[in-house]
Amino acid sequence: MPSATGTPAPGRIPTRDRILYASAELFRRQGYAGTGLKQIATEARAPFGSVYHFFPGGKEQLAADVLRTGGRFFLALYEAIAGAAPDLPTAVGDFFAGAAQTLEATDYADACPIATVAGEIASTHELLRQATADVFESWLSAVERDAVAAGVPPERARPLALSVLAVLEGAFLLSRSLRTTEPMAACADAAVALVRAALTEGPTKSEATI
Amino acid sequence: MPSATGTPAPGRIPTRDRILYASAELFRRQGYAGTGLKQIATEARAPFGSVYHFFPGGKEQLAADVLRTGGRFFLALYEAIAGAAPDLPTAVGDFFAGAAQTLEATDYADACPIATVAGEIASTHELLRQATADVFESWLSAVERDAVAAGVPPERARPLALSVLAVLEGAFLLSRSLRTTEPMAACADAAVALVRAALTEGPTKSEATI
DNA sequence: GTCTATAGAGAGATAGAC
DNA sequence: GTCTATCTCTCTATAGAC
Repeated sequence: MPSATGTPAPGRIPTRDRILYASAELFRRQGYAGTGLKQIATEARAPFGSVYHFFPGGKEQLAADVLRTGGRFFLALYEAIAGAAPDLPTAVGDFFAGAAQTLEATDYADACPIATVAGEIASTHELLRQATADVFESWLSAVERDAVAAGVPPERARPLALSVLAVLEGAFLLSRSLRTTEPMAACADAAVALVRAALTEGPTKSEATI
Repeated sequence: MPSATGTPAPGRIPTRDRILYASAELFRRQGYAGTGLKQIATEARAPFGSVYHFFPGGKEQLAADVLRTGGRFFLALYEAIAGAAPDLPTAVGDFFAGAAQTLEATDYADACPIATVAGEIASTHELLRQATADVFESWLSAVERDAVAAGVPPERARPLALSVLAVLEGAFLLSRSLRTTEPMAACADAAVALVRAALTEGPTKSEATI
């Protein structure tokens, strides 16, 4: 997960990537409308013109790329945690624990990479809404796949994935608003309980490893 | 719940209330930064100057009033549904069902009255962040109170309230992004299951009525 | 209280020198 | 590819006539 220390200095990382990184950080903290392209260029230590050089489609194209990039990053983070965990409940619990740590470490700024923008543009920017939907679906597929592999009945896997992701998103929002990890902690237990319930109600395989 | 038909015409409703109502509708759909005061005045059929007449503190004060008003409205909605339901699981299920209906009826525009703004301003506008925190706490208190009354062990009531609210908020976000009520339906079942689990693990009273 | 006009700042976007 | 200057538009906020 990205730290709160800011965007790397130029020279080491290509300009386009610095712009993407700075945009990701600003968009998820301040939202889409609340973040200006000039602020992005400044934060990325890039000349303003480079934004339109690398993203000719302007702010909307930049945001779409940011959403999909952030989505892949978060998915990889989940895969890494799930791959290291002995079973699905542990994986889910570990992911929530990591989320709580990141929230505290970034003063409740870095939560879900796409949620803030997703809520803001869902009814106004169809292109961006579609980007957030694609990202959410990619996450849901991963969890659903792991749930089935862990023994959750296939027809229960998607509702479970939807519920676990929803709890996570809600926990992010509440934790940021209340400025406590209390919601994240309570929701971690709830998410694990939901997974366990889905596993015990109909596990077909004995291998509890994902 | 407000319909999608728009703000009432002037003459019947005081200007200040029309501004509040129009602001609530626009803020929760487009966010705080994405909504302009001119758009609000137009939508409220009020002269632009009236916005500053009734809200001398400008956009931020207006938004704070909108958040608290919307919070009271949503709380009253919950109280009404909970009061009419025979028990807590039914109340929670009914509330989620109503949320799904409203989402469909408003083309996935009207969800939580404060969530969109809450995510956007949590790290940038402390006054508004505090307003959203107060509103969330008022909702949590209500659910916690009903949970204890229904027989949930007191120490488990707040985690339960946090989890149920988080599932609801996450379901709102996912449903708006995916443009389906599928997340809301799956989360309704999950929320009811969480309530049931909390009730069966330690009910002290036999009266399952809230 | 209602309404209009406008100031001043900042936005997104573009042109063009280097 | 980098960087600056600037265009046009919209925003919040204010002043002041009525």
